[in-house]
Amino acid sequence: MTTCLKYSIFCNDRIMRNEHAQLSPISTAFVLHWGEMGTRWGINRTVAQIHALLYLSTRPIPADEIAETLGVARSNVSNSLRELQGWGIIRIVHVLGDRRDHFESLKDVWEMFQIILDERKKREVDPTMAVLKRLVDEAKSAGKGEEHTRERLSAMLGFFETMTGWYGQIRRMPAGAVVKFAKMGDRIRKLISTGT
Amino acid sequence: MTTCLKYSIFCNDRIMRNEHAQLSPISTAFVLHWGEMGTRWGINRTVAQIHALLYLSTRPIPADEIAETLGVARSNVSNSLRELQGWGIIRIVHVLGDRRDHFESLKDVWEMFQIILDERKKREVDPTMAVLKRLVDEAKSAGKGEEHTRERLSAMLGFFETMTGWYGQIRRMPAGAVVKFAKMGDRIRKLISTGT
DNA sequence: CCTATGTTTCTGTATGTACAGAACAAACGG
DNA sequence: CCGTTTGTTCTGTACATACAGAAACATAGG
Repeated sequence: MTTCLKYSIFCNDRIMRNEHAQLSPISTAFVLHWGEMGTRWGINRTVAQIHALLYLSTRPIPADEIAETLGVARSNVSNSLRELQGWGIIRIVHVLGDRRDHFESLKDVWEMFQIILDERKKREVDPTMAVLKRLVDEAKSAGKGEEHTRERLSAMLGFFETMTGWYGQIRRMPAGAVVKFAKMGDRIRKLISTGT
Repeated sequence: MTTCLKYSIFCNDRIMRNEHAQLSPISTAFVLHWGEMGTRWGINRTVAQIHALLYLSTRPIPADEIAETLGVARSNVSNSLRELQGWGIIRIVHVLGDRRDHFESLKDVWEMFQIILDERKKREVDPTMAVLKRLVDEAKSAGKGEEHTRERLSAMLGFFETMTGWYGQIRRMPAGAVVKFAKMGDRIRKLISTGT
């Protein structure tokens, strides 16, 4: 596998391409599933696939290789990488003797999901709470005609406030503590049923 | 406002329509925002809007009135209502002297979100975990070539297992306990740092 | 059994987004 | 500097899905 081949005109040949960027069946299965999963949670399929690929990779990968491996356009990869960098779960690294940007994913699952949750909170939950606050205020001013609306929106707002407050508690715990906590449900329940 | 008007040819007139199905500005704002929010989390806009509408409503609403109010096709409403019933967060009720099905939403926010989380877990997280389990097994069989892949997938699976186990603990708590818990983060942290 | 009323299913259209490919820009090496 | 490699932006197309409207279907009353 020589470098000259890699950039030769034969790169367009599928067989040649596969020689350079083949995924194992297991990795392929994960990449595809992760892509599907992404779409169901409002994340672009290619973005999720790239993330999966980098997560499984033993080494940083340059953009063109990602494009080859996943069989998508180079431009698509470029945009998706920017998106992932925006989320903060992948980053650029450089490899000696290679001008190209290489990309690697965070490897710590807990850290990764914490970042994702933080981001989604910031982008979606916080604005929702802001809207709810505003509407509750407006409903108060509007008086009796909006009394019921105010009550419903307050309930919703209260829910979000509790949930985000709670999430705030958890995300300040060290990662190990969360795991511990998950294993001692009964004692927690007891504490709560007696405590203030 | 007579019944004959409601089903008269004037129903097509926007002014007439509004007379029957007008939302307050506050309610409108919430319905629209909820619709946007839905799309970001992989839920159809109309579905989310209908849910918002029913959540704010003081009374059960028939499908055709929903269609009027939101300005969408009757068929669209029909499909969206089926979807929402599939989720289990709205139900059909009947009103005396009216043959039509009326729909009402769950009003308890906690119950509502618990149902939504349960459903999404069942539909998306559980299948993901099944896939991960299978792939981890396959990677074990595959031996050394897939050692790294196995390790990554195991980490991911472990994360999901902890999270779902944890969610299982929480969702068995009475609703009030969760709120309580959110307010006593420090004591919980202490417990965890000393406990088993 | 026919009609009025209501609901679901079917079919084509529209809309938004993802995506490929090309054009462009910048960085680098010779 | 000039050609080549690498990365980004732009433009049109394709695709998936949402949606409207119509037709078909169901049901209850008369």
